[in-house]
Formats: sequence, structure tokens, C-alpha cells
Amino acid sequence: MLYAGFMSTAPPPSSTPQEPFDHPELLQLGTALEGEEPCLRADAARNRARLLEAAGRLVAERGAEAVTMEAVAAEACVGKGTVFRRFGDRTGLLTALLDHSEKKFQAAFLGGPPPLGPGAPPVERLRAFGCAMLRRSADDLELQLAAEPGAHRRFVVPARRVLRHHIEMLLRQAVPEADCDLLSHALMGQLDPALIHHLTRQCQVPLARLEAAWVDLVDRVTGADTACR
Amino acid sequence: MLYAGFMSTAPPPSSTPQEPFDHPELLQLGTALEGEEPCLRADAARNRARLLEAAGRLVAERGAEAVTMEAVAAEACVGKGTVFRRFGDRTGLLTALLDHSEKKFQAAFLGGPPPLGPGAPPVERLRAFGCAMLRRSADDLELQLAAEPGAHRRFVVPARRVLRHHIEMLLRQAVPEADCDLLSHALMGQLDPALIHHLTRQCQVPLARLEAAWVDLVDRVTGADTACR
DNA sequence: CGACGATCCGGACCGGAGTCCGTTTAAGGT
DNA sequence: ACCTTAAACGGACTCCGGTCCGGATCGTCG
Repeated sequence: MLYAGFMSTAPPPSSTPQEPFDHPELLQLGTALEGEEPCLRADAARNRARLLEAAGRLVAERGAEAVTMEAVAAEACVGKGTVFRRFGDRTGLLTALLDHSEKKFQAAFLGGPPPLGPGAPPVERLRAFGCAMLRRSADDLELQLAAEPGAHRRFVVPARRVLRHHIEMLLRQAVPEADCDLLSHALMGQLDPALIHHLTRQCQVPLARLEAAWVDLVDRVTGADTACR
Repeated sequence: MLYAGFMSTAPPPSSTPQEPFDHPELLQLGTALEGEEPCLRADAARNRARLLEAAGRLVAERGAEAVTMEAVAAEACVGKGTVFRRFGDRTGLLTALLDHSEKKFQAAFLGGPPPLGPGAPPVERLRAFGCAMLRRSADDLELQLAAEPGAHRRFVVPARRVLRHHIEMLLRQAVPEADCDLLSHALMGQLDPALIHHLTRQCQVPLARLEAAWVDLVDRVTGADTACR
């Protein structure tokens, strides 16, 4: 299940010495394909395989939360340091475990048959994409969650609930025929502090543009303003 | 800055003995107000204040990442256990720090003057709400981020970038006039694994409904299908 | 084949989150 | 004022993620 093909998943963590990290964090979607593998030394490759297998075994037998770096190392009969060198951190390891299904999915929407792949009109592809992703997530949900620290809590934080409820209430008034409960989540997504931070600080997007995008989103969702577009 | 009013923020963590946690994780929005405070013992209240003050000082002087439970405890001349008993965990402490501005914001959109507060038509309130939230976030971004473990990474994970880029590309074809870069984030929000987990596992929402909501969202955003609504 | 340099290995080590439990103290009843 | 008890306290302890570095291995080149 290892290596090559489409986009791999691990983050670009690592230290200054720029280890030959095994997941080339690629780019340029659409063109796809990219067989880059730094080609590990024999022992390194062997250990990498062992580690993934061990991790998979742990997940299967005792759930994702049993996947502790030490436990994986022990299960694979390997030193703890090796796990970190290979995968960067816990997230990297879990992510690598998801790599296979990830790449299958990417292949499906980048080059598979319509309506998911190219060939269908964009709106239909969008519809198909979401549904496919929803179904895919249903499977390895546990892993996906485990790979993202503090993910369970995110939707339980009272403060956030209040904000979402408010959006939901306003939506109910504006578009009573819609599934406002779920719709509100999409709007919340646009206001996520982490997103704001990413866009304003890391991507230099000016606040004004964010506001404009929000207003546009609201108008689209509620069908307001520019009436029919 | 302590206590009472609108909704407080801390999660419902704590252990089985059900400590009289200071943030009553309330409910019933719209009705607002709720002066519930378990009324801590004198020493407890004193220490709580000390801790918040100490934490605030640490944030101000050395940034949010210096807010370590031990450091806060030391700064407040209090035992480490006390910090945990009072705030549950690090997230709870940071959240409590945000409580003040949080409540001010809640007050503004629950009962303040239009267009944020009641009185304006719902669509306008929605627009105002998002803009207000964007501006508010710009301030205590650092704290908000720190309060949510692993928040920085979320938008850097390569796998997620690929998915978003795909959505963005399809959007560009479907609604070339929109700010598809930003718009794609809203759609991604609806497909967030953590959200899927929350809805399907904790809220028992059937997958079919999620799919329907997605399709509806796509149609609204692209203006497709039901044409003008 | 032997030696050399680059790469990898492993486990000791560190710091911080969260738990536990014996001790102390506030508050209310007598 | 004193006694009782529920609550709060504090710091030692565990567990885990992540770092570091001396030593073992691999692969290559002469």
C-alpha cells in the first residue's frame, strides 16, 4: 500500500536538516501523478512498512486512541525515535495510515469516470464530490478524527454552539424551506477562527475581502440581493 | 470580569463527581440571561480570580503558548491541581479567558441594536453577524487559536488542500464571477470529518440527510437547479 | 574486499497535560 | 466558641509526545 501516485498527505513538518521525508507534499492538482519517492535506505523502508503494519494492527485491535507512538514502536520492534524520524509526529503517522484510501479517492475525482471525474458539468461534479466524500468519511472516521487533535470537542464547545444557533435561527427566518440546521454549519465554516487566522495571517488576505466573501455567501445561500443570478 | 450573563463558554468536561463547574454550559438562546453561579467557596473564588489574572498576565507578557498549566499555577501562587479543578483543562482555562469578549459579542447580536441585534431583516442580520465576527476574531485570534489544539495545522494538511482546490476549481467553472477561493472554504466546512462525526454519531443525523443538505448547498451557492427561489 | 561517509537506529531524556489522594480550610449548625 | 463535613488545596506521580546524540548500518567506491 506504500508510495507514489497522486498527492500524498503528510505535512511538511520535520526539522531544519530537511530529512528526506517520505511524503513529498505536492502541488499542482489536475496534472496529477508524481512518482517521487526519496527511495529510502533498505532498513528504513523495512521499518517504515513494519511501523505502518503495526499501527494498522493497533487500530484494528484496540482502536485509534491506542495508537501511541511508543506502542507502535514496541509493536514494530523498533525504537521510538524511528517512528518520529519517519512520520514526523503522531498526526503524520495517522495520516500515512489514511494515505491509501486518500489516494484512491483522489484518483476517483481527478481522473475517474463521471460524474465524479471529468466529463460531467461542474455543478454535477460538485454534488457528486460531496456525496462521495460523505460516504468515504463514514468509513475511516475514527482515524480521521484521531489524526486531528481536539477534533471531537470542536462542535461541543458551548460558545460555538451559541453562534451556530444564532445563524440557524436567522436562516430559518430567511429560508424557511431549507435544512437550516445543517446549512448553518457551512456558514460557520466560513467564520472559523482557524480559517480566519490562516487566511489573514498566512495568506495575507485582507479583512475586507473576507467580509465581501461572507456577504456574497449569505446572499447566495438565502437567494437575496442580486435575485436570480 | 467574572461570572454570570448570557452564555458562558467552558465545555462540560470534568469527572464523574460533577464538580460545581463555574461555567454553566447553558442553552436556550434567545431568552438569554441566566445568573447561575454555583457560588464558589471564598477561597475558591479568590483563587479563580488569581488564576485568570495570572493567565492574562502570561498571555500579555509572553504570548499564549507560554500559558502552561504549571506556569499559571506558579504565577498565581497556587497548586497545579487547583487550576485543573477550576477549569478542567488547558482549553477550559483559555476559553475562560475569552469569556468576557465572548459575552459582549453575544450581547450585541442577541439584544443589541440592529442590524446586528433584533429589528433588522434576517438576511441583513446575517450579513452583519459575519462581518462583526470577522472583526472580533481579528483581535483575540491568538487566544482563540491556542484554545483549540492543532488549529494551525488544519488548513495546511496537504490532503485537505487537494480537496479544497478541487472544489475551488469546480466552483470557478460553475460561478466564475464569485470569489471561489474563499467560497470553497464554506463548502469544505460542510464536509469536515469532525462535523460528519458529530452529526452522524452524536446527533444521529442519517447520511441521506447530509447528502441532501450538501446538494442543496451546492445548488444554492451555484444558483443551479431550482433556478430562482 | 575493505574502508569510508552518509544515513539510520534506539532509547535516554525532557517538558507539559492530566490524575490522585492525603491534608487543610471554609461555612453552617449547636 | 466549637465541631463536623463537604469542599478545596497542592504537589507528587503517570503518561505521552517530541528531542537528542552516540553508536550501528547501509551502500558505494577504490
